[in-house]
Amino acid sequence: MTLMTEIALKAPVFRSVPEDHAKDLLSKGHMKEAGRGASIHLQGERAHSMFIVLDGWVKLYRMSPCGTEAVVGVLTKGDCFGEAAAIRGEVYSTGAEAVTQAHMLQLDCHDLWYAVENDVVLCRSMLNSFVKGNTALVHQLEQLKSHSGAQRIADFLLGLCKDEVGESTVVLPYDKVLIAAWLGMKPESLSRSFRRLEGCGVKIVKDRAIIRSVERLMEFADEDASASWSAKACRMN
Amino acid sequence: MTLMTEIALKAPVFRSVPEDHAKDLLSKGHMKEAGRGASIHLQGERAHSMFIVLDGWVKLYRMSPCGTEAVVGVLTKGDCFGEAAAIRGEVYSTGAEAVTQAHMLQLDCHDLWYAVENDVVLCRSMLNSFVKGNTALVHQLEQLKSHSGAQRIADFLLGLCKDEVGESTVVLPYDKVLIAAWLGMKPESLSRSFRRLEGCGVKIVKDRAIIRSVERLMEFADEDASASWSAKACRMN
DNA sequence: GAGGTCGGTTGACGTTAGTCAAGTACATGC
DNA sequence: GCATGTACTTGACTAACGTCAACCGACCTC
Repeated sequence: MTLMTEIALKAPVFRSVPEDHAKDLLSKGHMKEAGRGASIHLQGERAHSMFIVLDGWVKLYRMSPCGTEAVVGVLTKGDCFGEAAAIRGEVYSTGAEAVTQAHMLQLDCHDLWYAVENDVVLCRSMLNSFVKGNTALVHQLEQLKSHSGAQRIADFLLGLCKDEVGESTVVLPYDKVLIAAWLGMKPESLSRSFRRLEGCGVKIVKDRAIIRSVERLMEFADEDASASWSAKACRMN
Repeated sequence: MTLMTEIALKAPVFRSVPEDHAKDLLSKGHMKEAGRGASIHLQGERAHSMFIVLDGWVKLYRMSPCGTEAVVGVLTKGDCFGEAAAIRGEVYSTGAEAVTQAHMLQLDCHDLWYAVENDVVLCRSMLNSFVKGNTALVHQLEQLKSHSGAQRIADFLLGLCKDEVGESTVVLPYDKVLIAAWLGMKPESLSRSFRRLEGCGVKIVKDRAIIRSVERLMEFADEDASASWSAKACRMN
């Protein structure tokens, strides 16, 4: 067994699949490499494969007819993409592009079909994986609909320092242009919102975020969006 | 076979399932009725059932710790909810509430588990259904990230007049407060955005939208968000 | 080392959307 | 009848965010 199937085996998509089932499928896959900025598949292209990211970062985006790009996913090791389209033999509903040098395991959709049709366990496991993806998307929607830019950044940072408490320093995993796009804002707004977070004890130094108090940041991320001014007023007293 | 299983059989979740497979499962379900404003299940509650809407309208929402509500789904006849949580035996990640008098077919999660574990075809069909749900969520994300409020309304209206061309009158399916929440804005903003759409030949009269030209509206919905002023400037010449 | 690009920040300014408050229309209940 | 409540609209004001432009520093190529 190669190193790449080793990594792919641990991917969440196969979480509830016995190892030997998954191995059969993965052994049919092949390695794909993409340099920074390289397109992996286009939006609207007929789906031929699904992919499992082995290392590096990949972004999923939607291109509007007018040419604006909306980033709808930023993936890394263990994440899976293209399955939705591949499994139904449709066109990819998003484009995929490597944002750093990246390696992927590429699985032909025919192999995927065969496996899903003949293996309930695998099918269930993929179902689970979709449920998770769904939940993540709903979380995104909630963030966009009821939180300010600064709050979305706070949520993003909190996601990076999983379960930590008190003081914490996290490394921004990719560049700020992409972070901005992922959070649904412009780089300029991101920059300014970072500034606003300084009021919550967050300092950005190069590609690191130094968080004085995780608890305080959580409080800010969840507080009523229109409460920021009153919190400010409060602090003045 | 009752009328309710008749309707439920046609639900997209069972689209690719032979009728007799689905009937077995559906026969175990029971009817649930909910009055306007009634809660169907709470966010965070342990999942016990999945639901298929038979008639009426149901909204799915996420409640933030601070109390703001984000509507993440508005469902009607044939739509399915609670499956994600029910299938994994988790807690509901959203709340569900009837926005009009509504009837649902309620399926116990144990019956669902049994069916999914033992029926690849059903499992695949649910997989397909999740893929669709995923695509819809991605579409929502794209709208929120790269389109203005007025454009999202345009997209919403276009969804109501499926495939029509030229002039079209559509009925707003639920009240404007909910439309606003669904599109991620406040009722006041919705009201004003409707006004802006008058410039695109859309007139709102009570609960009806009269669209002079579907094509023109599509153009507006897709155009670069920052192009609205130049379009305006253009019209002035 | 000169020139170029790219990522990032900052300032000035305009647009969009949220807030607060008032007011209308249309239900429902007493 | 009148009161109450809810859906919706409008106006005035404010906050949030996008746009445009200038600018800096890092890194590249020639």
